Amino acid sequence: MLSKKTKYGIKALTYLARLEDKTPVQIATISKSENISLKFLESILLTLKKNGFLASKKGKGGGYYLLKEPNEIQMTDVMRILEGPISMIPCVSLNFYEKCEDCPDENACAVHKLMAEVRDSSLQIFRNTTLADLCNC
Amino acid sequence: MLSKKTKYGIKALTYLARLEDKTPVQIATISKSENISLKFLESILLTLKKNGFLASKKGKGGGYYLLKEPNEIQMTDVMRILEGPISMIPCVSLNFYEKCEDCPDENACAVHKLMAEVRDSSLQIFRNTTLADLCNC
DNA sequence: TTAAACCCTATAGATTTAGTAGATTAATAA
DNA sequence: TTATTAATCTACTAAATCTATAGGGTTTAA
Repeated sequence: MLSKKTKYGIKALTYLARLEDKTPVQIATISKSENISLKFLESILLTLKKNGFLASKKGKGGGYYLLKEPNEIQMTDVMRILEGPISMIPCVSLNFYEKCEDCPDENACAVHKLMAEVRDSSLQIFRNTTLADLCNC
Repeated sequence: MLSKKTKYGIKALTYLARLEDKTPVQIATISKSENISLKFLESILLTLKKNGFLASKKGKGGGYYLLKEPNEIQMTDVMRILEGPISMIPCVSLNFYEKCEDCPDENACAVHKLMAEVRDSSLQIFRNTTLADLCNC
């Protein structure tokens, strides 16, 4: 299951990407527009900021704004930061690899084989989709 | 993330599918061979039985055995029963559809669009993969 | 009598999804 | 310059749910 964190994060990013100008937008504005719990959104935007997607301005007239161009933001990166591994199982993960304790031989493992295929196809979609692609719905 | 339930379920199914004859296999045998907690495996095999993949024989000399041929067991069915929806989000699920409360228009939703693509590609893999395909690793 | 599946319940731990309270920073009005 | 206000930031807490087992008793068949 996709976490609400990721869902809300993507929604917030597309909200910002759809705007004409790049003046800061308050958390509360996005929160109301997208029906997202304000404090939860706050923490999500913070992690997006820490990972270089967004920047913020404090104080009166402050808010968040996109740092990169929408077509430069790949979904692989967004997913990995908000959701974690693309793979459904650590033993096929490229960025978060971990060996299964119970599995003596990965090459003989049916689950490994199946999940590697799923990872490949998901990865291809996330790589070929940018924030810009998601904006024109 | 793939649950251990699904992982163990698939491993147990492949274990049975790889056998020459169809004599019942005890839970404990599979449990030891695949390093799966016995009681957990018990409940997994039970749900696989209730859903028509396995049959069991009680008492001495009893155990579990495959009901269908491995090439008749699609991964879509196994995944839906053990893991639940193929989709990462209910609003794109074919079998477990649910509307998002926060989302006024699915067609304008970036998350919906992205996750629909992911579902399609995953579904294609699970449909085209049977238990027989996973056995020859 | 024994060995196996079956059934029911409980539970520790992790994760998710927030909520609460206050600190910090910056623009603006007095 | 000072006070006020509006915004982000930080830290702690908490409820709810899910996961992965463990335990113990029941039923069935060789």
